[in-house]
Amino acid sequence: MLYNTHMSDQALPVEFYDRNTLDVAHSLLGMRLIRKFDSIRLVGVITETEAYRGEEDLACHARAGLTPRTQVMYGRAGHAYVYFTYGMHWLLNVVTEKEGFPAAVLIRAVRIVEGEAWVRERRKGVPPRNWTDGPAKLCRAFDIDGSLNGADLTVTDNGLWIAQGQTIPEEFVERTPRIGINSVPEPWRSIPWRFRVRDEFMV
DNA sequence: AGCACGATTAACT
DNA sequence: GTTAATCGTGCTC
Repeated sequence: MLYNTHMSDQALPVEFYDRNTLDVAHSLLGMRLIRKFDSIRLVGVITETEAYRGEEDLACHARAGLTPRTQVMYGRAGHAYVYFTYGMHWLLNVVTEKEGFPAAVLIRAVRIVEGEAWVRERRKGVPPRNWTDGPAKLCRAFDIDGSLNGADLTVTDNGLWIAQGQTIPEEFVERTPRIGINSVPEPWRSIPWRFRVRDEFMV
């Protein structure tokens, strides 16, 4: 995958996230997830996302309505929804759409383009190919946990944000049903709300 | 208070 | 292909 090192590191504005969740999930492909803490700087190009949209979507946590856990999803677009699952994993989402409407995009995979040395240490023993190819793996690699739940990703102050990246040609974008929701009723189980950059594009 | 289960992962056969 | 790990959340009693 081509990588231009002269792109702006400015955080994407709230207008980017305050749109239909499917559009946000699609256009996040190719954007750069940036993490900064101490003297560490990590950058990963987003290669896989999923949309979770509204209380009607029975795969979305907001199916339970407004609860302590889901309240961030009801909040302002561009904030992080980070939650804990399976007793051991953190997952990163970005809140989308109008305040009051619960929706978010799950960041499922990135490709590391800066900070490889630090990630290699953090993911010691794991082949580079598998460093950040899953939603919990990338949180581990980027040191993302519940302390970032609710953080504003439209500013750089919190050490986690998303910046401009490259456009992925449409022929290299794959759409499939979402992963890991096998007990969810149709049509939600099979609706193609997962977006992925095809392997052929990743050179 | 108790319970079933999960937007996953690594380590198996 | 299968399964254990491990605990917060939301639901039922």
